[in-house]
Amino acid sequence: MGTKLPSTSDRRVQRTRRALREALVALILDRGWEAFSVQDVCDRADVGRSTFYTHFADKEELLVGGFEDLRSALRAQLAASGRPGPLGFSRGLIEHAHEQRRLFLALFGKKSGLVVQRRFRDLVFGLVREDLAGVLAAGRRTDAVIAFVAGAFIELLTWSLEARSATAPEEVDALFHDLVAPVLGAARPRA
Amino acid sequence: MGTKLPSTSDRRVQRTRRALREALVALILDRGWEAFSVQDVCDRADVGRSTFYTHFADKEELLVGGFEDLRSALRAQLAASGRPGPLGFSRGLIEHAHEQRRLFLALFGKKSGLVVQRRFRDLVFGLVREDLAGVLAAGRRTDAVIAFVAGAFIELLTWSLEARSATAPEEVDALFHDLVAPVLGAARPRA
DNA sequence: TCGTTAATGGACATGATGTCCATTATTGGG
DNA sequence: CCCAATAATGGACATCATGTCCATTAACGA
Repeated sequence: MGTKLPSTSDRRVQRTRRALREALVALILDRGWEAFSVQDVCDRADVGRSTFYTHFADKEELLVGGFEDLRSALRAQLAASGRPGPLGFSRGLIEHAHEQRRLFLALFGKKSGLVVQRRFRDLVFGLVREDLAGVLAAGRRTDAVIAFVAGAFIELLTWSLEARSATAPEEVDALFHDLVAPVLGAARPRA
Repeated sequence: MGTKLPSTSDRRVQRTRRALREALVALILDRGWEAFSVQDVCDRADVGRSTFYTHFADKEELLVGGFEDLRSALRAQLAASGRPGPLGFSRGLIEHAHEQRRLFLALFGKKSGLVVQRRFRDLVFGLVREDLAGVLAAGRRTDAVIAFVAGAFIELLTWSLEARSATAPEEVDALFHDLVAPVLGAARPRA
C-alpha cells in the first residue's frame, strides 16, 4: 500500500496524474484494457513506474476517477436539462457513449476487462435506481425491476454502439423508452 | 501453440481432463476466477503443469467445455419439456443457476473474471435470439430487442441469485415473463 | 531562499506464463 | 501378451509483470 498519498494541490502531482490518465485512455483505445501493463502506461505518460505506485495501486484505480467524473457530469447535465419523467439519464448517457464511441467499444469489446464493465454496470444501476425510486413505490420486486431495466439498458446501449446498427442516439433513446414503458406499467403494483 | 492435441479416446486423456475440470470448479468455488493460477489447477488436479498445456492453452479454454455442456443440456431439456411459447429456455436456465447457486455467484461476484461473464452472455444471447426468431418477424430492431431482453434476463437472474432476494426459480421465471411480455408486444411491428 | 515534498530509476524479490525436453508410464491394437 | 505409440511427468529456461524500497535529484511554494 502507498505509504502517503501526494497532496493534490502540487503542480507536479497534477501533471503526473493528467499524464497518466491520458496515457491510459490512449492505451485503452489502441490495445484494449487487458493488453497493456502499468509499465506501458508509465512509458506512454513518460512517468517513472515507481511514481505510478505512489499515486495508484492499480490500473483499475487509475480508471476509477474517470468514471466518477462521468457520473457527476451526467447528473449535472440531467439537472440542467430539467427533463421530467423516469429514466431521464438515458439520453445523456447514450449521447456521451456515442460521442466516445471508440472508447466505449474498446471498453466493452473483446479486449475489454472485467473492472471496466463492472464499474459501468454499477453506474447504470445507480442511475436506474434513483430514477425509478418514485415510480415503483413498493414491494420486494423493486430491485428485480431495477436489475431488469438496467440490464436491458446496458445491452441496448452496447448494441447501439456496434457498427451494424447505425442508429442515432435519439433513436436509441426513443427505442429504450418505447420498450421499457410497458415494463414499468407491468411492474407497477397491480392497481 | 500445442503441437498436437492428445487423442480423445485414450483413458489417460480422459482422466487428466476430468481431473482438471473438477479442480477448476473447486478453485472457482473457493477463490473466484481470478485468484488462482494454472499451477494451482494442476496442483489440485494432481497433474503436471506441462501436461496442462498439452491440453489447453488457458484457464479459459478449460472453462469453455463446461459452458458448451450447459448449452446442450438446456437445449435437450427444453426439447424434452415441450413447453411452447417464446423464451422457454428461461425456466431451465434459472433452475440450473439456482441449483448451482454457489458456483454462479462465484462466477458473477466480485471475484469473477471477464471471460466467464462474456461466455455466459453469449449463451443467453444465443438462446434469446433463437426463441425470438419467430416472434419478431421483421426489422432492424430485432437485434435491439434481443439485446434488450437478453440484458434484462441476465441481470434479473443475477439479482435472483443474490442472498437478499430469496426467490424461487419459478417465481423468478414468472417475473421475467411478466416483465418481458409487454416488451414483446411493444416490439412487434406496429400492426 | 530554503525546507519540504514529489519524481526518478534502478535494484530486488516474487510469482506466473509458456516452451522444451529427456525420461517414465500407460495404453490399446495386432 | 507384447510392443510400438503416445501421454504424463517434472524440471529447466526465458520472459515478463508486479509491488516495494531507497538514495538521489529536481521542482515547488511559502
